[in-house]
Amino acid sequence: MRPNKRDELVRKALDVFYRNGFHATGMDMLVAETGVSKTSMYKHFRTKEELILAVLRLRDENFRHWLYRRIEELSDTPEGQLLALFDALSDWFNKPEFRGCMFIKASAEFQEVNHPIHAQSAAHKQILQDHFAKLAAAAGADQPLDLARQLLLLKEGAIVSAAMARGGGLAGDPAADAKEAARSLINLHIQKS
Amino acid sequence: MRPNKRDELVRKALDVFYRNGFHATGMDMLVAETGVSKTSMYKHFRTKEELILAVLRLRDENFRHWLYRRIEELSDTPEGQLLALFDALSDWFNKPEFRGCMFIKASAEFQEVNHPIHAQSAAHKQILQDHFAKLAAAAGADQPLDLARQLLLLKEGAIVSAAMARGGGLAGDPAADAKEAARSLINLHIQKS
DNA sequence: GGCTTGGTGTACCGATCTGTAAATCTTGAG
DNA sequence: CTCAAGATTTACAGATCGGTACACCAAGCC
Repeated sequence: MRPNKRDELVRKALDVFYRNGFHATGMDMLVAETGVSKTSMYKHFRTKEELILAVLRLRDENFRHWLYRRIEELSDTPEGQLLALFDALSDWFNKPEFRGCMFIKASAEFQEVNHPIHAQSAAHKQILQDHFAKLAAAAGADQPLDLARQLLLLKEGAIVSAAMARGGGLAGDPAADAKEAARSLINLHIQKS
Repeated sequence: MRPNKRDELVRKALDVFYRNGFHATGMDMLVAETGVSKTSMYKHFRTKEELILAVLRLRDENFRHWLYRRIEELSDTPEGQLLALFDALSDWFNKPEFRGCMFIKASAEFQEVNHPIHAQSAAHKQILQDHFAKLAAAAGADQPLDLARQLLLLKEGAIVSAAMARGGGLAGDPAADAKEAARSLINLHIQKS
């Protein structure tokens, strides 16, 4: 039961859950995909819910760190980074494995507000909001929190639209649309010197 | 097998699916909630998927007609109606039975692009986009389709955020935030005479 | 009455669900 | 080597999954 074994199980389970959904993925499928046996799986995770929570923790880390690094690569000013969020989203949407936001899907499948999976998904969004509020403040926005919330609405909307239009649906490019809207909102909220 | 019986089954199934999710709701639960027997259920709907598609058709009708009527109640100008979209959303979010957007959840649980349920969910969003593009054109927007897409990004984002923050989460009021952003975008896209 | 016809309910199918008991294998200490 | 301790496997339990075979029953026609 060395800890890296557990981490490896979480990594592989993340892929399967992300592709297949949570309720639609049985422990048997996870066991088959990870190569480990069912009893071992249940030694590492007492229940399926515990495994899902571990997967969401890993996803939160991976996604936030990827996003933060990406927007810092794309711009070195707070204002530019706020806008670069939507370029990062565009990169993500164009990856072949893109299947929407894992936290939106998790909270959609576990809707009860008090359910740990729902709560953990909401926490991820809260952390992102705090981060972008800080960026907005550093960029000199008059109402940093309002701007951050508006930009995150655009982000969630773009993710949902991109996931639905996957495979070249009729709609346009959600990341580009969101970036255009974001540019307008940022210009309105940030006084230029 | 009179047709109103089928409609009644669809209505009741809609409630259960909306509260419980699609994969998490078994036919046994639907049979128990509707009072009808399993064989009768399968006489009306050959498979669970067919029932879900019927539910989504009803939801599309109900939701769009409710939304269109509501924004026409709230304003009698195209521009005002575009903004009233977010007041209508606010009404919806504050209903106790609000559980997010059924089509977002359906497409999240049935992710394959070619899956009928996914396709039908995407079609609903497309119809809404067309409707709001017409409103934007009537309001004199310079790029009606771009404005409609941006507003719908805000709408999807607000729905997802409201569903996650249900029960008074930490975040603010998604409908109000979206309305504020929408007002800015509308003003930028519509030249005042 | 007899008899068909079509909707209904009971009881069930094989598959799959989450989770577990007991047997087996691996490994490190002496 | 022996042997204990922990990790892993096989095999399975009880429930539930989507879906169905078949008996039943009421209504209309004769």
